[in-house]
Amino acid sequence: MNESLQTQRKEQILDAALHVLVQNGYEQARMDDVVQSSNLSKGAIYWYYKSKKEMYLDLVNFWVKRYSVILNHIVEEEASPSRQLKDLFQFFIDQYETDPQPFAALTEFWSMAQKDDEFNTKLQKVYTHFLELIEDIIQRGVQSGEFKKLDIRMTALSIMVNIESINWFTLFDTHGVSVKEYMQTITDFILAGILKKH
Amino acid sequence: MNESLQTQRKEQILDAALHVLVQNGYEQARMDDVVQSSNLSKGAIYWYYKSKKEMYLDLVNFWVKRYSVILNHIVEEEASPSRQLKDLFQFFIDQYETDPQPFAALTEFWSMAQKDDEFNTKLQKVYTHFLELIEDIIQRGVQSGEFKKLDIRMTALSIMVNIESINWFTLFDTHGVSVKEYMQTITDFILAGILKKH
DNA sequence: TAATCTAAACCGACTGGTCGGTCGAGTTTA
DNA sequence: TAAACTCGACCGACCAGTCGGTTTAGATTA
Repeated sequence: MNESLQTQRKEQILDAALHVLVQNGYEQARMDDVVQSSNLSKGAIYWYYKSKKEMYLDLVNFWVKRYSVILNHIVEEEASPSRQLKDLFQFFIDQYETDPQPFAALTEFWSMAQKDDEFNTKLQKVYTHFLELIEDIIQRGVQSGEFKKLDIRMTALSIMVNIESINWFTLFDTHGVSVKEYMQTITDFILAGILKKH
Repeated sequence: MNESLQTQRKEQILDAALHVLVQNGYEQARMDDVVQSSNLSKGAIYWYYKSKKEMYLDLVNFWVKRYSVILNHIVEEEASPSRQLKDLFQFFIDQYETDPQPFAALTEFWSMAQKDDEFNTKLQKVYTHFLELIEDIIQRGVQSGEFKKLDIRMTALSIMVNIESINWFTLFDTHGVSVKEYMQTITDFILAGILKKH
């Protein structure tokens, strides 16, 4: 009935699920931990999700939706391709600084994608869409003459991989290099490589 | 006693362990699967390793040792820093084409490093050492004037991350882009960015 | 407007299958 | 002859998912 209660409850569950996932990994993520962390009961969680896997697949959805809104907004605005690329990087820097948890979860999602077809298919779609979004920007940059004549697919792939590599910072000590300065350096470096000089 | 038998047996076990790890991930890697895949018995495996975890920690050692030999050789040879960087990239391309399994295992090792302190410490050391190796190359390139004046740590980190990103190709469809062409493009791109122009 | 009803939402003790690891009694190998 | 195994039964901890029961909020009735 109450639509917003359902949404709120699911968010409550997925919040806990993310937390547990980052700390313990998928296989060691105990439903009882999610129960505890969500302040709900086992029955409540199984009321909303029919299985652990379904819950975690929905966690992917949740974050994809959340990010898509802003990503699409960046592409659709009127700024120059180079500006859009900068905004893209800046968005991820901001997100990381606000809450690095989703980035820490990436490792687990990749691991899941390796073993499980459903997770693989889901993430494949996410990344394909993300790639197309970056390709669009590059494409327009090349056409407008702002960028060099690049292999669009390759360039987009490289940019995506470099953005995703932000997750490195959740895993290991990077000897004093902060995400912010690292990502900003990378941004400049990539832009220097693809902008046409005159 | 027989040193080489022990080494051979461990290799036999670790071979199977890697195989099972890539297919199922650490938590779902069944000791019984390793038994099957190694053509040994459970008793034999527990004769060499006291636990599953110890076995997989040794799997890291095994590959680190194997790679270290060649990596150190690249740094110690007399070639120019830019040549050394190229060799470094080429080495990983070759390794991937010979056998991508160890790269597929990276995802799992990262996942393990996130949850488990022992794995984290071990991998942290590996990557610190790798970073220092790259830093050495950059350092010499800057000093000889071959490279621009770069932030050495940052550049090395970026190079390492880009090399490790080879593992992306074990996870997702990259829309027709092959590891070889991707890595070669990245190599050229990075070199173009750090070489001094005249 | 209080009493009654109903279904969605929620609770938590319990279970059944799984899997690292053990063990003991034997067999092969160098 | 001791180290290096094999074989297979076994155990005990562990945990996803179940299920019978309870609460809650809003609609219906009287």
